[in-house]
Amino acid sequence: MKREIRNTIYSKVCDRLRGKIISGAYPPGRRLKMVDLVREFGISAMPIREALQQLQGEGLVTIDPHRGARVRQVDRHFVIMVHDLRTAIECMLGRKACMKITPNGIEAAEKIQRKYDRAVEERDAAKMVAANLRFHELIYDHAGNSLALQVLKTHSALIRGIRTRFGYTRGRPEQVCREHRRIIEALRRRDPRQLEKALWEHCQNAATDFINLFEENS
Amino acid sequence: MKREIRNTIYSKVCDRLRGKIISGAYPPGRRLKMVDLVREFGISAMPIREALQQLQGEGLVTIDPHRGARVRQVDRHFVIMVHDLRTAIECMLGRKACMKITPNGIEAAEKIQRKYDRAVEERDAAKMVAANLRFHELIYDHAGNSLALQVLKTHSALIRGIRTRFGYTRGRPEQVCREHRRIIEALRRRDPRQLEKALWEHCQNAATDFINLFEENS
DNA sequence: AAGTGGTCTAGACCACCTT
DNA sequence: AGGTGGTCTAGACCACTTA
Repeated sequence: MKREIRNTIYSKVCDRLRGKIISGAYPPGRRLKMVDLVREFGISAMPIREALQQLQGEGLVTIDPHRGARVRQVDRHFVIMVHDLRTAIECMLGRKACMKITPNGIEAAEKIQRKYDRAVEERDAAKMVAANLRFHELIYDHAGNSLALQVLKTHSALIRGIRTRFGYTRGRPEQVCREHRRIIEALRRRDPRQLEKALWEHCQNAATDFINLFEENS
Repeated sequence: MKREIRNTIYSKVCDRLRGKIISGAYPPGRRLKMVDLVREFGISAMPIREALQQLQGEGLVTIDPHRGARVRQVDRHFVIMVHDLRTAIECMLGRKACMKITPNGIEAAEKIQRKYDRAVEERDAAKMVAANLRFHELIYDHAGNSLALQVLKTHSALIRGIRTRFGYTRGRPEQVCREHRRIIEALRRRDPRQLEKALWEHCQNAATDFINLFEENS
């Protein structure tokens, strides 16, 4: 058997499963049976169990004892819960980041936003989602709260995966550009209140947009 | 060996380890070696690994591949991160709960608060922490966001365990009573803004108090 | 009452740190 | 190079669901 140096097998399985879940190859609600996974990966059951446990911790998978694992089911209520959680955390991180972010950081945010602009012109939804992710993470990185940032990432992954597949509703990308510019403006002025307001509305609009998209495609 | 019906072994191990970590029997930073745990529980390694993975997902334990597990290290920075995360989530949950909580729910909150009052009179820190937990959870249960509630619980457990052991600084319990009454008052008026403000200050004061306590005892 | 499929054990294996 | 200690495999085991 091929020997992998460095990493453990279960972390590789974890990465591959995570990728398949987020990409939609394993869609929400899909059963993840040991037998199938054992065959697919050509390894024994235990490292797969480890990986599933890990993914359960990340919120991507649910495990019922003695009954097996599934990709987390995504329904309207779950979507709302995630967005409300995200809104709360993003506003807090934004407020913290506002006073700490460097001029270089703000510059970098603008640069990413220009990438988003280009993605909108090219109507490339996947590229928009990627640029959007980097835009927000860049700002929140300056908040100095790696714990909250991790919670945010963890509980956004599934939603972001679906977003990549579904894209945006009509006119939403242009609206996102305006909202991002408002966020940058607030950062420039070092105005936490204005930033929090801009982020709050940005999150609310994202939620509304996503729910519409989700209902259409269900 | 005694056969346990219903639950799995790893979930039992998980519960016992969680209890030991929160109670301080296994203090922050303590190594959790497989060999020791295997002997302690009288079972093989795999279910223990499962339990540790689970606890890592709950934030109580950190695992380095090929290097083993430890009880999560708690330092000043971590304490601040947790409190900022809690503040963000609690304020959001409070706002949501405000419009949904039933008169019976508000009644129940008052009842729990009277238990807190009694605990203060008796100077029973453990009882205060327990009543405080129930007070907040009762309110947030009405927010209809089980996801955010779970994140909140998860990332409060370690801190709450330490709080149970350290108690409060002088005068803080009486202050908590006043702050809780303000929260109940806002619920009665169905005033989300006032409630959010009361919760925000309550969380901030709790953070300050805890950090002082933490520095004293370090 | 049988089948399915998750769970546990024992021991081999090997990555990482110390000598 | 040796030791420590986490990781993986194979197969038995048994909880839970079908009929």
